[in-house]
Amino acid sequence: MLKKSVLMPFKTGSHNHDQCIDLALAEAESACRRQGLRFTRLRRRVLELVWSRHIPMKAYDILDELRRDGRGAAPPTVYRALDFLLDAGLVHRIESLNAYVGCGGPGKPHIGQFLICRQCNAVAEIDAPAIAQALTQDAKGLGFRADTQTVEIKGLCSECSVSA
Amino acid sequence: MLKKSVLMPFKTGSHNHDQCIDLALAEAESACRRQGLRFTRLRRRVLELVWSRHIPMKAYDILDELRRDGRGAAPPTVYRALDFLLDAGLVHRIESLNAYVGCGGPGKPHIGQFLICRQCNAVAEIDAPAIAQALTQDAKGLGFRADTQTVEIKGLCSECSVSA
DNA sequence: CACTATACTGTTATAATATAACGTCCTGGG
DNA sequence: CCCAGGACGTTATATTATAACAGTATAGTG
Repeated sequence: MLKKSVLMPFKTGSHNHDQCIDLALAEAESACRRQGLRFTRLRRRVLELVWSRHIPMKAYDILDELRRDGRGAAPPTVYRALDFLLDAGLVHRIESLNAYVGCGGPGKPHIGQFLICRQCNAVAEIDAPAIAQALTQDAKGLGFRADTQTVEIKGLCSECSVSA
Repeated sequence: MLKKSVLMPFKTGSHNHDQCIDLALAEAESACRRQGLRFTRLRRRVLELVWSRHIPMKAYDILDELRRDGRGAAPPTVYRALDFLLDAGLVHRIESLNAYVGCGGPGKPHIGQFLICRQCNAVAEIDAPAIAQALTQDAKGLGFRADTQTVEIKGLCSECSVSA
């Protein structure tokens, strides 16, 4: 079995989160430059909001924040920015929550798997290529040509396991 | 690697679909009897509609059909029936589509994985315990206690692969 | 520098998905 | 029969997402 890597560990405890955000924004900046994409003020701000905590953010929560910024903002404002960030590989959508998280490994192509804590909502992103390949292979056995995978696991993170 | 089983194969071609539905309803009937659950007229009808084709059905499409039946029906009517069927293990929700499919193996406890054709929307359900276990195990390595998994794979089924 | 094509954003309206809250009715167990 | 709980009807509303079109900014070109 190939080793899995952890693209984004749980970060429920205290850590220098400003640093997380700064790093994510800097990586996004350079990823966009490399790909010739326009990392505008709005997109940057939306990404910053997605990264504001290590939990999935809802589109309308982001919208509320934008409005608090004093910016004229309506649903399309945030959905368009999110679509851009998704296409650019800078955020992931959590289908089972209708919410968005920052990508733990922008630039490095990967098929992420997500662990989501029911209690505190914290999310971790792992990259287990062996699992992704096994799924693709099983699908192939049925004549199915897989192109994308959604893998989301719910449960309790270690911190919440203790207190539960 | 453990062998995967196919709980519900693709059925895009012609087959005796009435038989599919009858079987599903009969299995549901007996599963409910075994568990002391009430398989009412409404719940039976909703399950029949979920099974009406081998593609995921949307809640509001089911609602439209119920209304066509002449029944007084509003969103809670269908969502309550779907919640019952989900709890009873008779249908699955496809998170990435906000839609519902009949369960291919009611009674047998399993963690399903879904293959969804982008072209024709057909769905297959497989049960690959090795994959489910590998995910649970990887999660455990991060101190995460997994309880549910959402695994949905999009791509092209064999029929659509040919014509694409 | 002006021009223009294109991408980005603002704005209004509306579609699609889902739940809250409360009342009535039905059904099974005492 | 009675009644307790579950199932269903009904109205209203919350949540999530997109369509359509107008105005603005920006990069590339001449």
